[in-house]
Amino acid sequence: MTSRETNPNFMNGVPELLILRLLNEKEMYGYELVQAIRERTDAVVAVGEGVVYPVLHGLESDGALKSRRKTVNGRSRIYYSVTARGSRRLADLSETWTNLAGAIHRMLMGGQSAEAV
Amino acid sequence: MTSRETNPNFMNGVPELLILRLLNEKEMYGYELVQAIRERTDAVVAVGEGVVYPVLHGLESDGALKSRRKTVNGRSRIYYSVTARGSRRLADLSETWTNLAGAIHRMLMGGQSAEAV
DNA sequence: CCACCATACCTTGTAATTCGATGTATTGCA
DNA sequence: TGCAATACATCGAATTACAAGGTATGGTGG
Repeated sequence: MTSRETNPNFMNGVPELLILRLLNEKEMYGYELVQAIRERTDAVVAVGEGVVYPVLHGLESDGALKSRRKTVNGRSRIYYSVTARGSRRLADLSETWTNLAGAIHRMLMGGQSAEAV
Repeated sequence: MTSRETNPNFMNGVPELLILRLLNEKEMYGYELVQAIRERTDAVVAVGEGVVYPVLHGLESDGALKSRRKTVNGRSRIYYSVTARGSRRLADLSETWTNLAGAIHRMLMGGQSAEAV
């Protein structure tokens, strides 16, 4: 059980997904991610620092992210970016999410009649 | 803390949502729900009895569901159907889910460019 | 008649997440 | 000087979902 071998909660991992998605575009630091997620989702998703930092640490120790320190305006920041492994993880989570959202959407919209293929 | 007053996990409650959705069409019993969810989602969502029964009990004690016993072929079943309160809950959860899925979808699809309003 | 599988209900322990609160330290501004 | 924003971090509590197991009945095949 290095990490996520067992069947995880099929719902969770959304913060992880969003973080990977953002970092896949450009390197960012934790505090920035917290605000970016809030802004980009119009506050529909609002994860706190208590969520973001542990996820970042977990992803890094899994080799999905790499980090580098950088001091800007006397502010010490830790910038994260995705590795090849992180890219794969992002693709995986992305697909899983899309399938899940699709299935649920179909159930919510679709009537009780048998679906046409 | 009657039940869900605090800010819950923004992700959870999908089993609850699906169960309410199915029961809103016609009354069903637990065992039937387990199979219906599996079939209707092509096994993308596969909740077990250990998930369904506690949710049913919780919803009933919250007044969102009502139940009646019925014996069919010597099989004793407990059929559940949604109350007015359950209908409201379904509408709420439905909207919350739609917002959430929409926000995430936008993040997954949308590029880094500033979104046009 | 017995064994077995499907039906039908239920509970318990465990694992994984997420959340809120809190703590530290620095910078800039009033 | 004091306060807000920045930037990192961790802890405890709560919620949830899951797997596994437990009970009981009915039908079917040997």
